Amino acid sequence: MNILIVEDEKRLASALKQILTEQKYMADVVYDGEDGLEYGLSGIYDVIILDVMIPFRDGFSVARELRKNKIQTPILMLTAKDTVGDKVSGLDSGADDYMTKPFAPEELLARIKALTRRKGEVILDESSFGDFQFNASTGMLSKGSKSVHLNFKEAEIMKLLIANRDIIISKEDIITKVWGYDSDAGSNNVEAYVSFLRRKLNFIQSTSEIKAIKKVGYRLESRDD
Amino acid sequence: MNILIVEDEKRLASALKQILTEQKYMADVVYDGEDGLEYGLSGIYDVIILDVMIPFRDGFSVARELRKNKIQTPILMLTAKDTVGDKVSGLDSGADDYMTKPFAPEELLARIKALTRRKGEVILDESSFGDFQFNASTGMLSKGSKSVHLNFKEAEIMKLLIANRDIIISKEDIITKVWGYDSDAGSNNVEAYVSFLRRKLNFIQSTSEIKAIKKVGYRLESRDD
DNA sequence: GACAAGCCTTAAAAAATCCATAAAGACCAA
DNA sequence: TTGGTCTTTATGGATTTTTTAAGGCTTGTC
Repeated sequence: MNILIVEDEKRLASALKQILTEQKYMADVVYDGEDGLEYGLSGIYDVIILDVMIPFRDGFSVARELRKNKIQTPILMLTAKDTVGDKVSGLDSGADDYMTKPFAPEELLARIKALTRRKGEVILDESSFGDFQFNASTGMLSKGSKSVHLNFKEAEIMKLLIANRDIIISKEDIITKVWGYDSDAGSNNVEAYVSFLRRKLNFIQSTSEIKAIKKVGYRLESRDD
Repeated sequence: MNILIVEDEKRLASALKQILTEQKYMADVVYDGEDGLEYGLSGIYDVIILDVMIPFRDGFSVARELRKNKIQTPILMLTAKDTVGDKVSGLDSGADDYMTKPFAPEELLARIKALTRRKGEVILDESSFGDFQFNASTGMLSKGSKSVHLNFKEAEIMKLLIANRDIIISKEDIITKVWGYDSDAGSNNVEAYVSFLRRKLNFIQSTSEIKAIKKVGYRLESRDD
């Protein structure tokens, strides 16, 4: 899966690239609209992430030009928080989806997944670990007849823990993935949420546990050693 | 079911095609009036979606010419919002229905369904969920002897909720499907309608409820736990 | 044992989200 | 135009989520 990133803010661009390559996407980065258009016209990409405010040629223009040239690659448009009107212009100019900065990596990945999902394909976001199940789309954590609802951030963290199964995930990772690349959440935020999750795992009487590894991070473990 | 789309705005044309193919319709697209006429004359289509403002030969003319050649295929005419007078000309020229741009996908599908419904054919767009029934064609929501009428938007939202049964549907989704892809309706609009629906569900004494999942969306649930 | 560092839990404050309702506006038919 | 219905917008309050902060616990070191 090839993704083109058109973003002039170096810091954000490289963060994006990192998020994507971590998920095994191939990502190319260009820093202005002219290059974005040229690369996009090649037609080799599966998704184009396109910032609106970029040098030489803005994102709307790039999108329009691509569509004019019959390039149907899904476009995910990035814009600053407050420019709500951009949404309309964005979709009008041919973008398929639209995301305001700043955003959490998880959201980015979800949107890319949605854009590349074939129509009609049904996805069940149900996973199980150890002795419990977690349904990511409803946020329900359950074991047997017991179940609890996880709120948004709890669910995000649980997803990460399950996705990373028996490997250790650092607090830093959790922060950047759940709170976003430029959030100012600290390690205590993660600790608090881990605590909430433990209480809920406990409530459903799961024997699995979120283990802390000092100075390294957390790991979800099932107790069948 | 074969549908012909005659629309020169590439983006809209492909959006239309996508909406239709998602519903298992076969859709062909042509980009001007000449082609539209030629394809339409083949008589193989069950519906023709015809934009008024298209190159070479406008929609009215295409419609008239088709009718002159005894082609009875139902025609759904598309025109821009403000040209209200077109409605008359459209129906005069032989169109069967008429829709202003922009429109919500749900509306398009409803109109096509209406056009392809054979006269006298009785359709029961009746669905039930939990302890109540909803008749999508009359907009009647009922349980036992109690019933209320749902107005257009209430009905659209109810349809979505029922169609999505126990899965969560996001406000964004509801907005794009009910208000249209470039509307500027906000989450408050959805909230207001959900509130209306709850009141009506309550009025007919249904025990089903529309549950909100914070930061995620809504889900219709029947209370039989 | 005393200390420090990192982690845990909890309560409470702050913020975000959702709710119901009212009021204003738009639309349509008579 | 007027009255009625449908839709949008605004508001304050209720609820839930998220953040913050403080003190306690555990582990490792001296």
